[in-house]
Amino acid sequence: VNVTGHIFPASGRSVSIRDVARAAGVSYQTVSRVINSQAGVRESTRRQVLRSIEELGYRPNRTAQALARGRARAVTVLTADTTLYGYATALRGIEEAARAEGFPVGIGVLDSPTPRAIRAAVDAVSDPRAGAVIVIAYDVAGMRALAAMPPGMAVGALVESAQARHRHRHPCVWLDDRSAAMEATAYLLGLGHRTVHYVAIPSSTRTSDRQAGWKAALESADAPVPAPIQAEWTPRSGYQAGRQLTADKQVTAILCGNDDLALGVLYALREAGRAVPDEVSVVGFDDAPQSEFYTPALTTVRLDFAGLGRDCFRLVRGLFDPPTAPADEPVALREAPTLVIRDTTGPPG
Amino acid sequence: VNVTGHIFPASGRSVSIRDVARAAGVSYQTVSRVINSQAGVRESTRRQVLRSIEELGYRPNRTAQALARGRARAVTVLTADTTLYGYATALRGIEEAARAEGFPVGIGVLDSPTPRAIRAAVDAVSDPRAGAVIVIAYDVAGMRALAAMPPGMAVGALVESAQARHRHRHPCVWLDDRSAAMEATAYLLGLGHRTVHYVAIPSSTRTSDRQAGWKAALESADAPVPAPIQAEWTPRSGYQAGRQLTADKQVTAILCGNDDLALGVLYALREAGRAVPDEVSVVGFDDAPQSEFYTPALTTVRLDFAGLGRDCFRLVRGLFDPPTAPADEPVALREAPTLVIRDTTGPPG
DNA sequence: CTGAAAGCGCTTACAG
DNA sequence: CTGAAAGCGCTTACAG
Repeated sequence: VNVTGHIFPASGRSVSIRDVARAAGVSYQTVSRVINSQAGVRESTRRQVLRSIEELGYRPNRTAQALARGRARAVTVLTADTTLYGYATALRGIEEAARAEGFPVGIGVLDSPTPRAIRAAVDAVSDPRAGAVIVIAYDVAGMRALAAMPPGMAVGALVESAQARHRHRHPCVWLDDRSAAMEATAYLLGLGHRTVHYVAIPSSTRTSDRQAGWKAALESADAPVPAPIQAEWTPRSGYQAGRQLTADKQVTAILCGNDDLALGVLYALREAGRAVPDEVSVVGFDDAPQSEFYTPALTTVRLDFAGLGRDCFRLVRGLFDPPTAPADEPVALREAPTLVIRDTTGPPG
Repeated sequence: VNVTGHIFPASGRSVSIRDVARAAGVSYQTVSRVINSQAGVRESTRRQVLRSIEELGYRPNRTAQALARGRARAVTVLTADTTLYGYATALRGIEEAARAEGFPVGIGVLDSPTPRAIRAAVDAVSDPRAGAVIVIAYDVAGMRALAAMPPGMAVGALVESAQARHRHRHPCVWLDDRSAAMEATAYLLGLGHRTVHYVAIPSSTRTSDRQAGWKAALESADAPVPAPIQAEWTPRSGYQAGRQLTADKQVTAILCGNDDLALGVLYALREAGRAVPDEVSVVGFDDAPQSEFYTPALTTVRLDFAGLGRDCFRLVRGLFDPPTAPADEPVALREAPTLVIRDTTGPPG
């Protein structure tokens, strides 16, 4: 017994279900029922147990629960990156939704897309007893991890496109990148550009939805379809793509697979003395917090990665058992992609 | 996904220690000894057990181990942000080191610095049986969480400064921000600037090391010490600080608490028609992958957050038991902060 | 060097 | 509606 009045069992042993049972004058099974809000406990008994739980500061041992239940109520996120805006924001969304339901969230990083590394990462998380897995499958490493998940695992995924969904058997979520890319492309065309060039982020599939949307918009406007430039995720890679593009004086409009690439492209344009947007227009993808302060402020597509992460968690959550949270609780809806027009776009010179 | 919704109701019983024992013709206790590489098992027995483990594809049930041991070999990271460069990179470093030692890593986000939110977040992770906690305490929320961790928990922290270390009893790691800020400031002074202005990120303590280093460098050069401008973490906040600063034509050199702030400052400068670096020099902090492609390319301080994360994990790892990994294994050393000189700095106009 | 027993803190049938 | 029993898959003394 300590001074504050809270009773702690001797020698650091934490309070268990049995301590609560003793205090409440019931068996520990009854305590278990109350904890799990199972029906069939007399109201007065329930009250008493709850009171004892409160008094003793009892908290269920998740480890013991997991062992007895055969499965932990937890989710671990597998991702190839922690720093990219979309990835980090999706992780935050997943964590937020998971926390709201009391699910711990783990994280595993896919260091490389080699079969060996993927195998190791998947092995580390593929224990059905450890709960569910969410893989951020925006890249090759992620898609491979998804494919390598053993049957019997509860898995959900954030995928690049609707098509990517057909490559595996797991529930998944995706943003409407195709429409978003179409809108951005059509906007540039509407400004008077003859065509729009595309700098691509790596795709987990052969053709990404962003690229498909861009192409579809060009085709439906009877505009020429230039070969897309394949880049990585980094500003540096965008810079290299930008150098290629600036060499061609015909280029007046560039759509980039993400804001980092756009940053690199802007750098290359400035280096080459091409004015933005007077000579060349640039559009990004993501609307990271930085892009508004690029030079010039970047026109880009805002994507709700946090909402996507929340939705994915809810999907995976459903794999466990009926939700305990009241259905009428306010649920943050996912925002549709929006074209945010700023200062890198205008009519061709 | 099947129609019922529950796709993995604790399905096929996985292979246990007893199955291995039976196959190897020993008792399951012996299998346990082999798994935990305890001394006192005849070599031939050990070999046989290992062979059976391999054949059956046995993998220890971490949950059962945690329950029996009284504590999980795991670590969970508490952070106020998942997207900021330093935070996300530190998380990656922690995960990398943890993975190398087979420790699962969890993540909890501190949504807000209110006592209520902190209490909830700390409660959720403060179970000594669940393993250790690492808190990224670069902000008020983090420092409060650190202070609120109950005794008996194994806790480590990434803190802002050497002083922050004295505010709690946990092992922690920090970067030498003070020297780095001094170096950056001295560099600007050496260029001929009369003084250097400072735009501060939020500090978890009263005076951050970055700010202290900046001040010390000014004082040791007998330069005037302007009032620092308090900002947030965002580019927008840097932009607002930049607007204040551009109003004063005396300002020729600005040190920013991070690269995002520098981005906003650059934007404000450009908007005001002040040339960088001809009229005003700007230095950032972090060297995020983007800063090399700012307009102009940002002079900044490179900080090894990944190494810091790895080091913090190792510290916390020591709270469990003697390391099993051979000591002569190659260990990635932490890099000292480096001033990376690019295009935003030069002599005053 | 190896095995039998007890127990970690729960949940889940099964009785009553 | 409530309790006694068994068991989840391990580890940890304790014997031998």
